[in-house]
Amino acid sequence: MPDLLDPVAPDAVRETVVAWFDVHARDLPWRAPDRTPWGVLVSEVMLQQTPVVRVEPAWRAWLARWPEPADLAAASPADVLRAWDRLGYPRRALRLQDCARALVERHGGQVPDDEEALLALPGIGSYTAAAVRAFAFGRRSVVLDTNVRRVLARVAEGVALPAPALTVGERRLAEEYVPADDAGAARWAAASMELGALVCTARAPRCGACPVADACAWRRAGS
DNA sequence: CTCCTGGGTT
DNA sequence: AACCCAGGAG
Repeated sequence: MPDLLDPVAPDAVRETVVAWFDVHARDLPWRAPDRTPWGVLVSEVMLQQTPVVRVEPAWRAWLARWPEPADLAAASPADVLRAWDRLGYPRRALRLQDCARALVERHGGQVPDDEEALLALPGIGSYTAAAVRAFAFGRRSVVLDTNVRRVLARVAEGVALPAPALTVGERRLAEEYVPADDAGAARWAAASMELGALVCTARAPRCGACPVADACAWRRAGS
């Protein structure tokens, strides 16, 4: 039985958040069993600054049209831009195509599961590289987006919001929370992100619906 | 580190 | 109409 009163027990927090995720996870197409690494990569790039509701239809159309990196690599930039439609930040669409070309040239049209190789791709930074590894390949990685940062800041550090820039200590804390095994790490990544997106939101957090409210250092400090 | 992006929020 | 955001790039 996990001790939920200990705010710095990563094991207990992890298990509780993952159990919550098992019940409350949104069923998004890029999480479906038939997902592909390319589909996951595309979803992460689209999601970088566009809400889920708008990404979903665009993602379906995109993957139907360009199911493999090679398909996108061969498309005309005008078509790519048109298909990107209202997702915003059109340069990201062009970068995604650059990424597809790089996948064809360097990786035989496949998405690599190696962190270094992923990071070297256009438009893929530390967040997306880690996310693709975890969500596409089920591999262990430290996925640290603003959602996870905020959850950790509150639950573990007792502050409302994380520092403006990622600190060394923050990365180490995040590392402590990631289980040693691949599957566990991937589940924690998805679960902690989902908690940040649905419950532990930046403004108006829904602490009443939070599975780890009792263990949350921020809440215990008087929220 | 700072800058950049355009949609979302206030 | 400012200001914020979130991730990548330089």
